This record gives sequence, structure tokens and C-alpha cells, in this order.
Amino acid sequence: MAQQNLSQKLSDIYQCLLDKYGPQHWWPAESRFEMMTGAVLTQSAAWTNVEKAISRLKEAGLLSPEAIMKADEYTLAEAIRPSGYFNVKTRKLKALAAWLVAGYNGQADKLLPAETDALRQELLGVWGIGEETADSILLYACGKPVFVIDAYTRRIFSRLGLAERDAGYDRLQRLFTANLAAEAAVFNEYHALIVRHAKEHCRVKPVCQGCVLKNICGFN
DNA sequence: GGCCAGGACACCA
DNA sequence: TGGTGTCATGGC
Repeated sequence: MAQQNLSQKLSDIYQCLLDKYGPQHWWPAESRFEMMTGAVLTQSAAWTNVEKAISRLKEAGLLSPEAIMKADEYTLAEAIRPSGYFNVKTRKLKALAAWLVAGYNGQADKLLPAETDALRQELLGVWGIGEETADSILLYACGKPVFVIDAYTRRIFSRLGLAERDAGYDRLQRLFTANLAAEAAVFNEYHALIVRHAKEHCRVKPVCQGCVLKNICGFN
């Protein structure tokens, strides 16, 4: 497929989703660190459950890197229990908090001047942070122009015939970064719209009736 | 009662 | 290097 055609198609999909759903106002959080925490807690979890876990962290006074570092594992795990995998996620939050405190004095704002690729490599070095979580933090907490690839993105764009079903993370990410202007605001909205659309029209068992993307990609 | 949800890591061949 | 198992709650 010609690159110009692909670029136009990706732009059309974006505009179509934006017209239908409007701005999604992501990421829903009161601070950068809350966004980072949410990025970990949402791993393989429903966002409604993550919201409960974040509320419990706030109530327990545990929504800061210092508090998470100091908290005993049982207390932290109990707070985030609704988000599932709470023992594993307890270790992940502690690793994230320790990294932020050690390298940035616990201040997420200090991540902003960092060079994007270098910061991404740092994040990937933190236990429990993989590519999607790192990119979510870069985009939503730091405002870097990084496109987030998740299960929804893979599912939708493979069904649209624009990506292989088993395409690797890097390959799928390049589909967007090579064909769209590197604007954090657009990447932010695009990913949020993909999630919004997937929840309504692109679940594991397809429910494509009324899907606004049909006219663009002509799939059934 | 089963499926699914805004993944990542450990282990093994 | 790729495939599989594990981690776990809550809504539908």
C-alpha cells in the first residue's frame, strides 16, 4: 500500500472516530504520578477496577512515590486489590516508585526534560514496565509524541487489514509514527479513541454493526 | 459459570 | 527465540 494512501487512511480513521466520539480527555488523573500508577494498574485489567484501586490508594495516602516505597507490601496490595494481580502489581509499583525517587527525587515533573528514547530505555529497565506501559507513561504523563500500542489497537488494525495479526510491537508502532505527524496531542487522542471504539465495536467477539470505520476500510 | 478487561515476566525446549 | 503458564479482581 502506498505510504501516502496509508497516511491518508490513518488520518481518515482518526477523524472518523473523533467525529463520532469527540475528545476523550485522557488520561483521567490528577497528577503525573497518578497517571504512571494507573498505567501499571491497568495492565490486563478493566479501567473501572483500576479506578477503585486508585481511589483506595488516595484514601490510604499511598499515591506518592515516597509513600509507596515506605508502605509494607500487605497494605499496598490490599489497597490495589480491585485491579487484580495485586501481589505482582505491588512489586511493580514499588519498583516504579524506587526508580522515580532514585533518579528524579520522586518528582515526575523532572521527567519532562529527558530525551524521549533515553527515557523509554530507562522505563523499560524498571521491573514490571514493558513497552505499552512505558509508552503510556511517555505519552500521557510526559507529553512525549509516542504512539501507544495495546491489544485493542492490534485487534482493530489487523481486522481492518492494515496490520498483521501477529505483528510485533515495534512494527505496529511504526505504522503510526511513519505515517502521522509526531504530535503528542494527536497520538493521545488517537489511542484514546481506539480504546473507546474497541469497547463498543471491536471486542474479542466482533460486533461490527454500525461501525463507523466500515466505510473507510470496507471490511465486513 | 465463563468470558473478558487499556500486560509483563518466568520458564522451558 | 518463541510458546506457554502465571498472576486475580469485578462486571456482564
